[in-house]
Amino acid sequence: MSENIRVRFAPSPTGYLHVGGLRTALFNYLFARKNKGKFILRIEDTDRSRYVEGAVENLIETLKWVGLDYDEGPDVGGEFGPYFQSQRLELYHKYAKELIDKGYAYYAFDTPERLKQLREEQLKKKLQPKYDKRDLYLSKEEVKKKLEAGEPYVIRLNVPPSEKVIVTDVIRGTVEFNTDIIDDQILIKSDGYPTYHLANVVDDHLMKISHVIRGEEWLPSTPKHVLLYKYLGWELPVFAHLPLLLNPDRSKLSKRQGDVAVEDYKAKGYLKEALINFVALLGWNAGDDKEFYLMDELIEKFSLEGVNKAGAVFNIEKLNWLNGEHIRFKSAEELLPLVKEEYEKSEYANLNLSDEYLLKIINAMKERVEFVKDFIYTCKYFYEAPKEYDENVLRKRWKADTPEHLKTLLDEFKKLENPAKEDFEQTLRATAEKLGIGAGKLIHPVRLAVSGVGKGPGVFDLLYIIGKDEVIRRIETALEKIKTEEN
RNA sequence: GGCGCAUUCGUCUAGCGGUCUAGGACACCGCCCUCUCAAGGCGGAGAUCACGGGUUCAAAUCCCGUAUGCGCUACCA
Repeated sequence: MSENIRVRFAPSPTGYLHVGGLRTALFNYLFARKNKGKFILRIEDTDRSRYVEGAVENLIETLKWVGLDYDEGPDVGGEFGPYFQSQRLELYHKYAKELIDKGYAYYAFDTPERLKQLREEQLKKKLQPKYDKRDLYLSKEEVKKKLEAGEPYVIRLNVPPSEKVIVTDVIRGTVEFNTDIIDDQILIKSDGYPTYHLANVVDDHLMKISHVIRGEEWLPSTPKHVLLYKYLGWELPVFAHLPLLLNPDRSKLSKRQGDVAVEDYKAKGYLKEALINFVALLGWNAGDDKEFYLMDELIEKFSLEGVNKAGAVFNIEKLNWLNGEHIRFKSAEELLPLVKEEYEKSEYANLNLSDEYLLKIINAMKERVEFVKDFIYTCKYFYEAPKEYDENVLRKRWKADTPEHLKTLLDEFKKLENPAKEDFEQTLRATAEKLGIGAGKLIHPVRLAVSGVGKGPGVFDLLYIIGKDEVIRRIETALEKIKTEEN
């Protein structure tokens, strides 16, 4: 492996960062960090019709959010800039011209109509649709005349017939293509912008990219790139084509079948750690059974050799599990800012709850949540008194003698002063003993009365967190409400 | 249609010629723990390694073919 490892993530600013893009970016990032190389962000904005306002900012923001910091890029600069392809137009024209001079490319003046017609005819004859090289045979004078007349033109690659092009890929080995099936690819469009193929090759060379790590959808066009490198007299980078991310029905991951934008996952409450962890495991494995990874460990373990060849279905269930795992891995203090953010967006924001209170909730709920949001919506009883009582639990746990038992307990609770968790427990157990009943006969009704539901943290934690006064209030209202409902 | 890539439990995967009567994880089921729900622990079910031929003393692992899936086939990336 060469000493100067330089890789790049080169998205088009067409909207948001796709999870497939995230995976590609991540693998580039991991490879760079692992090998002490450079990770570069380059914006491939050569299709003006697909350009979306604000997409670049959005891309950068989400990349920052997940922690994929790049060494060179549009907003951080670098010695190989500019990092927007739209600002590098002269460069592409320079090399396109060089190719023309060498006979590897040529001007073409076809109208879109002719091209369309040509295609249809070829399709009808069941031929491979490709340009017929009509304008390759224009004389220099004719070309000059048309150019001077201001006729719209494109520049096409002059692909030679019946040659073999070998693509060497670290993940897939050697792939052979015959040039007969390769079209005379347009290099420069009639609007003066380059196509991906030219821009990509020129920039990768100029930016000294050592490894091209990108999605598998690029494999079929790699022979064109190889030709370009050859004609320009440039050294080939190492290619690595990553397996695709798939929908559950095994088609290429797309919207329609679930969320596809990284920002959607962020909005849904996924931790960046979980997303990174999950996406890293889609098509890569260290060769062992480890599944829980932090970024540093990924960097340490990553290698292109560990990348799979087959596409991977994006399995949301596993992401969910990993999200829970990462929540559990974090301390309550680390979780606090995340929970606060959710809390402040919630209907309970005006409660002015203290950090201490939130911390208690976090500790009580950490083992039972999958999302940060769950710290609020899965345990609303920490924020408000129950509005209703779960009927199934009611039926199962609220017996005829329950109100009486609860009243006794209530009296005991009222005597408590500044009770700790242990005080609640002691009191409840002692009361149960006094009444000659199992502690469960009190525990379950108390939980129901205080939380309205039959699940959650241990009751004594619950009571302690909610606090004596509120506990008493809630038990009293439960006694009232449930009695009246029974009658 | 053409070209290319891929194919191990439902899903993500381990496996790189003998240790595989194929291992782990998610999801599912059961048990334990227990005041509930989780978490955790233990166990279960789940893959004739797509199929068919070879090569070899020996193949999930190498080769060929078939099937299926997917990708590409644009003045999109």
